[in-house]
Amino acid sequence: MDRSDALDDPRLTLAGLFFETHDGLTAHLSRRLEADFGMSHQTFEVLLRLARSPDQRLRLSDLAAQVTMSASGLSRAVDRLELEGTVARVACPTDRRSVYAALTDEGRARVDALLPTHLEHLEEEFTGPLDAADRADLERILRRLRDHVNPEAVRASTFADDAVPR
Amino acid sequence: MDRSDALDDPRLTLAGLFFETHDGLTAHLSRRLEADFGMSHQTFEVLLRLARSPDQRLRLSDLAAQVTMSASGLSRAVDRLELEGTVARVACPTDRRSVYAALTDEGRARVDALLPTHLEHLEEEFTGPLDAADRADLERILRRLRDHVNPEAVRASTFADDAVPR
DNA sequence: CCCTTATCATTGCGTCTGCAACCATTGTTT
DNA sequence: AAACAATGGTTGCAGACGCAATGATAAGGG
Repeated sequence: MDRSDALDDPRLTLAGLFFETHDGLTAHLSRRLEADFGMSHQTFEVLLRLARSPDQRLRLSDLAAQVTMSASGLSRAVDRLELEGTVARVACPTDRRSVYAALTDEGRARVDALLPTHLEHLEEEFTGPLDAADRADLERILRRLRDHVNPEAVRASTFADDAVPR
Repeated sequence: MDRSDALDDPRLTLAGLFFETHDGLTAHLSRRLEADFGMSHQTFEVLLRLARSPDQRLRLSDLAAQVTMSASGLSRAVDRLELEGTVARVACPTDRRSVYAALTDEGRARVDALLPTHLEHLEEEFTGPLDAADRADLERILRRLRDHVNPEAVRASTFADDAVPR
């Protein structure tokens, strides 16, 4: 309580809470994904995005934007998934610079197998302690924040969306 | 829209929104911290925690828990900070296994110098688009989630807290 | 049409991270 | 008090990431 009372700034508190929650959550989820399926959380996010995309495929650069990774990081991630057999690189017919990452049948099966367990984990670690009103508030606020920090994402979007707060 | 409509599960939507927001936010903040001060976001969190702790110091294991890092990761992070001169390792008098990480005067000066700019960034990227009610809702919800995923943190806590939603 | 600029993906390199193994110290059991 | 278990920290190792440089293709301007 000398100089720098800025340490108690409410914005800092809120941000700290946000990061702490995120880190705790991903720690739990990562451990469980790793233990149950030998898969990192990032990898899972990649597969999930592909599963939700039209024709189960996405250009590498778009995928990178959606999961907030660098182009190089994603390229290597796709390398690993390709070795695993869950994703295949497919040439883009209209632009020879671009490459699609496409979910294979095995990849899709993998996601389908993972999902129920993952949803249980989410329920336990994340949505469990929140009632319906909390979840609605959180969704509304996160949408606003997401649109602000990542306006690009709106186009291909998290998905369906337009699920307006109502 | 075949099998696996689980892809549209609202829990998954909410989690996706949460991670996307987090990643976007840290991407922005990291870039700015790196550009303005040559410091990673993790490193900044470490210094911040120390600055807020009694006597500006914390045992390595407690610090690791607070910033959600492994013991090894944190040990090396402290190595780097020690080289930089912002943190010093101090032997714990009551338990010879433990080591304190203590903020040096230079470290404290560094934090004081960083903070105003960082708060501006937070305002721009994070709290800006939220009105007072949103911020209150978000804080309430995050506290509940944080306590759920990281119950340990409550003791030494993010800090002051008891700032009840009111 | 050619030349310049921008975009997409990949690779070399350095850095950060976690896991597991390890050593030192503390607490506990008998 | 001796043996055993638990805790705190550090280090070897390998995995994953981002940045910058590179090569290929596409788009625009004169």
